[in-house]
Amino acid sequence: MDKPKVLKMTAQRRVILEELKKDRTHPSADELYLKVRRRLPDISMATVYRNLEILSEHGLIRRLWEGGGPRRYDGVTDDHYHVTCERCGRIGDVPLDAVNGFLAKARGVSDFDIRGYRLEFYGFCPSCRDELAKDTD
Amino acid sequence: MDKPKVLKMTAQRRVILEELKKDRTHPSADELYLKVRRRLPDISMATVYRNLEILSEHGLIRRLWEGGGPRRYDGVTDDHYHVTCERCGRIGDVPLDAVNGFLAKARGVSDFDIRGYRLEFYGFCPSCRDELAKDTD
DNA sequence: GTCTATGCAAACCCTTTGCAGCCAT
DNA sequence: ATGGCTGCAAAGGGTTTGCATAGAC
Repeated sequence: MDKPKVLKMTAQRRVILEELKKDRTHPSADELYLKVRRRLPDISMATVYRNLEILSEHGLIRRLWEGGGPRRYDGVTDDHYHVTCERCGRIGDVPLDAVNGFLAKARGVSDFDIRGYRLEFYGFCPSCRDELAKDTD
Repeated sequence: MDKPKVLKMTAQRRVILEELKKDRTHPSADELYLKVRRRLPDISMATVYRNLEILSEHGLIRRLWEGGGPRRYDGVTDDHYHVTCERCGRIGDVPLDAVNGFLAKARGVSDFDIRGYRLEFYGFCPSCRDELAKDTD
């Protein structure tokens, strides 16, 4: 959670990184743990989680689909997108028409049968933007 | 989980739907529960969850950011997108260049300070596509 | 009457955290 | 030597489920 200044390269960290780098299946922490444990039988799940967090904070790996909190619901079913405030979590509407063009492009470069997409924006809501501006004064 | 044929309109379901429809904050199940409970003090959390699931299956409400399972990680940090198989959960790469154009558009219609977006595709992976084709024979 | 919906509580999955000792730098 | 790292076990948040009963159709 609190990012340390130096990254110590322990055996656990190195193996986690190596196994993830050579894995092309986008594994979950759990799946990766199973693979890593073949090389380091005593490693704990907590270490895997901690390292995945630290390594992605440092940009050495990528974490897919952020969005840990609770799921949210919308009573409005019309087509529109959402913005999430990175500071307070508030969600706003983005009343854009469906964006197209990249569905066709995506189909061209994937062997999946692509049926749709999910798009969401992130940034700061008006009041958090103001708060943050104050801090930089 | 097993979608029933008929939707019975119980008091609980009606109130959940009404409260969500008039709420513009994209509430979580928990937040909605608090509001609903003002009108139906004996309703249980499980009912709220079950109805949110059923109502979104029926298209009466929308569930934001699907993606319940575990978080997944990618050892490749180059810019690219992902497809999720809706049947088996497998994840593939979509080696598209960053799509732009809609960031500017989104900024034009939102009062948020939009800093970025997340885009992911969904559909069926090659083997699930084949399996599904078999079923329709 | 039938079949779906409910409340309750327990189970569940995934992830994070406190702690005491360990180890890379 | 010091600060980051580890394993363990326990706690945490959010969501789902089994069961018996109630209620909509």
